[in-house]
Amino acid sequence: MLSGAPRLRFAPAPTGLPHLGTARTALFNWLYARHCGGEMVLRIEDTNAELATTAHIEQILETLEWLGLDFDGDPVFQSQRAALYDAAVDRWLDEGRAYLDDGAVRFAVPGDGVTAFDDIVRGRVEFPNASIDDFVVRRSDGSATFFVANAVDDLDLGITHVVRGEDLLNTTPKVVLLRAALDATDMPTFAHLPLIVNKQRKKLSKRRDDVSLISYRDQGVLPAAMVNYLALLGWGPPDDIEVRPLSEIIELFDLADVNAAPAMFDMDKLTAINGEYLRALDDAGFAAAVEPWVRAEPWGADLDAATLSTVAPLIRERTRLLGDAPDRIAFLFAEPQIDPDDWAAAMAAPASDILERARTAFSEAEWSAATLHAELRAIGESFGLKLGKAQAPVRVATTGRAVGPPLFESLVLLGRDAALARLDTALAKLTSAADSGE
RNA sequence: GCCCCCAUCGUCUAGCGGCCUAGGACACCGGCCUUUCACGCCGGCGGCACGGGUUCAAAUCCCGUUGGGGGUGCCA
Repeated sequence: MLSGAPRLRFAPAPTGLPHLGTARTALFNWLYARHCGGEMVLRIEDTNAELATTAHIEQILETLEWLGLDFDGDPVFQSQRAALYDAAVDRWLDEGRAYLDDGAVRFAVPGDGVTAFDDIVRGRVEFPNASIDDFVVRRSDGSATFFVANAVDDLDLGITHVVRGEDLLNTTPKVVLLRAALDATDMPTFAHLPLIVNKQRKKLSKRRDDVSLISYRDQGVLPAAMVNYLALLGWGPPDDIEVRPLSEIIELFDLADVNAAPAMFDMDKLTAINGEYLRALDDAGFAAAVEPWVRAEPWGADLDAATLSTVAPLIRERTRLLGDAPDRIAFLFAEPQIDPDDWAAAMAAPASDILERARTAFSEAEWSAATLHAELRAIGESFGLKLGKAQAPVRVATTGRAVGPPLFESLVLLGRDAALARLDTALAKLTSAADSGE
């Protein structure tokens, strides 16, 4: 076991888009490093020139920055450290620990005995050496494999804690064997994190599942919410307070408390947590957060900041994903799309009478939420209806749907002319339906 | 096949031998609030996979069974 200040590394292979599982691994490494005041190194495992691309490296960097995970020192690129790995393989060849096999070099695993290591999450793990095949340490193109780079770099960089996904558990004895063959007298502390699985309880895969961090960002998940949610996958605070500031998570987090069982990714819970973060924003903060999504709409491109800041508070506590926000306020800036079901439900008698009288009242009333509210309440009462019922036809006529932001506040923003025009349109539609005998 | 890991409400978790007639969160179902929805509040449903041990005492420790999952590449 290594002593001294903890030094961890996050070591992604840049062979694909940044992945939820990758992010969780990065986060747990980071949380632990920050928790104990240790160091956090970023190491890019680009030992396979065919698969690693600079685009993927940039996306990883971008994603880590989005999540707010920072690193100590410059990133280490394994592709630039080939000489170190070559020397190790040459040495093993010299010592007879490795041998040539059709142009590749394999490490000779002892035929008997066991290779064991201590894992914070799983306790002691032992592998019979007989179950480990002689594995390739140098490809026939001359490049060293992941196992070598891993063992050499963890040793060379003074890594004390190796924290990674359980899918790598079976490679650990190989790395341990190589590290020992490098004359290392100690081993890092391992922590193999439980896998994040899908509804079928299978490891998240980019083929089957939506695993791209970028996709969640684009749907309108806040990075802080994503980090908070990810921290809850395989770990839980002892005081049951799940949604909390990152500083508290850092304080409470410990690898020793990480669960061993796989955790299912639950979009519902992520969304709920995101909603909490959104609600915690003040009006200005929320307006700033939704702005990019609004700007992406045809009607939102030239929206002035004042309007945006007036509209945003109407939907803040109704929004769980920022990407859902534009749809809720589109009726204010474009002709409403009438939902047929909502229309049918809302326009039964006495809807046309209510619309008729609302139209008259609204054409003269002071254009404020309080006044419109009072007017429609009075109209509803004359039909023996509570406001909840009476507002329905007006809501569908002016917004297109039965549900939406507060009606009178919305009407104020819509403006009298547009509101009256929509009431007229609805009335005309009702009249023609009645004439045709429907 | 072989090797490894795992097992508390539907889901994420708290629990690390007595505080547990198992707590919280999401989801779901009621109710309240109410200008719809949402928010908020109140309440409900729902779980220690099974079988053996150990112990005065087990969700907690041990063994087995069953059931999941991961790995088994000149990918990482």
